[in-house]
Amino acid sequence: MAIIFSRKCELGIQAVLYLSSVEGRNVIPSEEIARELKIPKEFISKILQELTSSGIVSSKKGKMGGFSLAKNPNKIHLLDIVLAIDGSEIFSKCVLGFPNCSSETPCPMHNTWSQLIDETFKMLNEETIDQFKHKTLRKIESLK
Amino acid sequence: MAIIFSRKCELGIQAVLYLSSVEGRNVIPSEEIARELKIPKEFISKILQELTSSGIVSSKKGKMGGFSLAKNPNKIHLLDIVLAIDGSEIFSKCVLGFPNCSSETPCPMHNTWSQLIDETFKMLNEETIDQFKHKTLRKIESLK
DNA sequence: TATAAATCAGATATTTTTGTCTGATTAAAA
DNA sequence: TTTTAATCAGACAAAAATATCTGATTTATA
Ligand code: SF4
Ligand code: SF4
Repeated sequence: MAIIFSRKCELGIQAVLYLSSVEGRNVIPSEEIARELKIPKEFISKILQELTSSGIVSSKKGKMGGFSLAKNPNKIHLLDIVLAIDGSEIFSKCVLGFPNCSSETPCPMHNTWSQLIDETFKMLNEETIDQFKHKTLRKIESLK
Repeated sequence: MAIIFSRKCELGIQAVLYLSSVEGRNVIPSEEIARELKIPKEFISKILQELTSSGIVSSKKGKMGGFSLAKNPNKIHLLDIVLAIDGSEIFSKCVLGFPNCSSETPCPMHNTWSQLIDETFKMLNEETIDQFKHKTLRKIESLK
């Protein structure tokens, strides 16, 4: 179903982008995130809990509680979210699923694929979520 | 678990590569493919059945039966196998899982991602499996 | 023609991923 | 201090993907 990120990771990125796109507010309740992104509240809470424990998001309990970014958006890379949720496997595993990969016996697709995944890595590692604010807002607007 | 292709697709590609790498033999029983690739016989049969019905592989029933390529290996593109098993979704879906994609409201990752997936498509569409023979043989050797 | 060795089809089982529920805890505000 | 609105933690449920099994069918060959 999902292309390259797990569904949890897709939604985690969406939620973090949402958090980065709302300005001048302390914390955002998961209910609002769920409503805006059109996904179940319970699921996005679960995912944001994971991101909280890995230090990307911070949470405030109790009434008037909710989630917010744990750091400045220009310090949060897309890669951080991917690693926190899906781990680093996609960057090292064989695209054809062969076991015991070694570069001495590269499988047929190795060269092209490793180049592509390297570029993906670079992009995720360079882009910070503050660069996305404007586009995120338009995207969320279009969901309505 | 799998990166971008489903496990079935990974194994389908492996099996087709194996078929292309054995020379001068009519048909290969699934038992041999399973043994060489170290995967369950029943699973690879199932997958090869799918590839048979989509015309990439052909099968011969009965004693001395087995599977073989349905066409000349220089006519079989990696893309054929991917489309037959996983379909074309990966080439069109949003990498962040947003619904109702439209290029008027591209999501933040769109530009970079669409470039990468285009390159992947091109590669899968250009490379034919006969180009892989030598490397495939070495890879299979290394599994032993 | 009988036997053996293979695919084929479809049902079933297992595992993983995705999603939901429940109850405890926390904290703001009445 | 009580009520209310939120996260949190972990169990649970459902769905999808992956894998296995069983029996029917097919075909080569003795
Ligand atoms: S060399 Fe081949 S088997 Fe190893 S990681 Fe690369 S693509 Fe996979
Ligand atoms: S524009 Fe955004 S939402 Fe649409 S396909 Fe591209 S990445 Fe996905």
